[in-house]
Amino acid sequence: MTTTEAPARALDFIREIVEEDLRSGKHQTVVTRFPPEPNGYLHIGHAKSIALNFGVAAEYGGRCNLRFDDTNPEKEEAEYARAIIEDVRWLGYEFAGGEPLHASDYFDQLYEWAEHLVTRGLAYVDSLSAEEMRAYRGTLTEPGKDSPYRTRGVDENLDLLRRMRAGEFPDGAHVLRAKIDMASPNVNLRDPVLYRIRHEDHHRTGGKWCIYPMYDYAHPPSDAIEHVTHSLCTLEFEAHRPLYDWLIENLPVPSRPRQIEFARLNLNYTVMSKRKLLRLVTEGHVRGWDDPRMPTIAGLRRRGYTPASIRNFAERVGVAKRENVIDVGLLEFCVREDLNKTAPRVMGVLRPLRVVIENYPEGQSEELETPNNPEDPSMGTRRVPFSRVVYIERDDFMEEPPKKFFRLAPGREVRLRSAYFVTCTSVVKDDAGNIIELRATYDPATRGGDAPDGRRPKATLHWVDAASAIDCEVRLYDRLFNVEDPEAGGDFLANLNPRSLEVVADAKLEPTVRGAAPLTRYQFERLGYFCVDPDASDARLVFNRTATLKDSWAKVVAAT
RNA sequence: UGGGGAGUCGCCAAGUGGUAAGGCAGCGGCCUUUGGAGCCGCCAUUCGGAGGUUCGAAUCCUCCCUCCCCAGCCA
Repeated sequence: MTTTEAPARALDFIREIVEEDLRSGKHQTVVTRFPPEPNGYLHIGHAKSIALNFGVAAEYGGRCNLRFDDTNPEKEEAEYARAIIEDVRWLGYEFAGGEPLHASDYFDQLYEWAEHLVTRGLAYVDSLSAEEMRAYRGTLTEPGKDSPYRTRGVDENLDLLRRMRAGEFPDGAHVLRAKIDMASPNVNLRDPVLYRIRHEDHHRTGGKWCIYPMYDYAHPPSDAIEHVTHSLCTLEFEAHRPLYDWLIENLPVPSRPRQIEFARLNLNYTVMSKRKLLRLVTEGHVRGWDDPRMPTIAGLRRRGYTPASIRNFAERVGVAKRENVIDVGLLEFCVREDLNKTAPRVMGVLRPLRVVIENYPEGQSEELETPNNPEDPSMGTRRVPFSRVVYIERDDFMEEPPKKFFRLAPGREVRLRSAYFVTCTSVVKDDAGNIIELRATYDPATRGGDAPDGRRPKATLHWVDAASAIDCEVRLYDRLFNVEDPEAGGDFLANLNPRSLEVVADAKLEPTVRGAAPLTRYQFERLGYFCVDPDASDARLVFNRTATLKDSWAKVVAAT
């Protein structure tokens, strides 16, 4: 028997490097790390990095650490750290050791190595003010000049550094700087700051420290301590790599990690920077970090996205060094793809229109069997009640249908899914001329949805039995911004989509969904995928629309 | 106008001197008890531009153009 091998997905440049390092024996195993700063929630862009780091480790039998980059006590909070851990786990990744690591765990070692640099004459305490330092740094086209404190002796530097640590100086009085080259064309090498004084409690080390290492200083040795082999980060750190290597070179670290940069993920119709997401939250443009319109992992989770769909998305967008803006449509495709296979189907009507089936006996009702998922017979069937009055979607009826409208219209017969064929006999209107009810007849011979004579209606409608329907709230979401690039015009808030949330207060659902737990996902047939919101209570169900189903009729309408 | 990156279909992305993968989107068709899903087909004579090397170039060389990042005691 011959098997046709599907062509293997080409390796991205990072996996190529990893494979080569393994093949050449440079490394026996691969170690990566995902290093979030706990100053905000994780978003879909982080998901790409998470999938890359944890994915590479898993694929090559290595490990990946979750390490908090908590070197700046000003903006970091334990609450964010908690949420990040939850999100990484929810995505389906297990970090090495089962517990997160922290750059702050290395503060003692980092400080010791700072003294090491001072001792070798590779770092000095500078006492310039921030403004002076900026002036001395030069510009992109002009070299900087040496600080007058650059020539301090080792002993004085050591003394000053120790006193900085001891808390003898106020914030900003001194900094520890690497002594590299003030004339370097790479401004990151113009004696970068290693430590700054910050009299502030840290969310983990409390009041132990009043000097904190900068990211540039903390990251390389932290990677080395963990024996990270491939330190994957985004493109903006590319110019920092010489500094990364300088530190690895000049510190007595136990391993030599390599930094590799890749392009971060951008999505259209949304913003991705933590600063902007924070503003959306604090200024009340959304209900929180987990608002279903947010591109955060928490938001996507509440929206109804599955971990698998997000992992899949990350895989499809690929990894390269090219700046990119992914179409949010790809993300939506990924959830639909997953949910189509896994979400049980159910019938619900968002904008109910009463239909009275006049030849169906009053007081009678029955249960009809219908598949839970036509894609997967193993998901079984369920029974839904049916009786004389049902609700259909208002959009599924037109009094004067255009040619391509196949749904219900006066005199026309359609199929009610898994139930009967019904024919609209008349339209009931209120004094203002609004359609308030339809009258219809049904064909008892079509029970279950098939006609003995083989006739086939052009349309099948979803419906809900009025007598047993449960009322619920449904939140319909649209993109948060109404332009592809919200940051383009300067004020991204000006591009907020005022209709990003529409609340349907009185949707009707088949009774089988009663009591569904938060985050339970369904496909409402012909409408889309919906997920129970945590706001739901026993008294009232609340659903979020995760994604619509593709709607070719809507396309016809839009085209005209 | 310093340094560092990147330019292949509307959006991603393979391709590593031998004659442009794939996915999303789009467009046709088939099928259908979801106008869903599924299935089939179409969708770059051309790789930022111009020269050059070569039997042969998206891949090599030269020049040019465009975009992104760096001057936080942020990460």
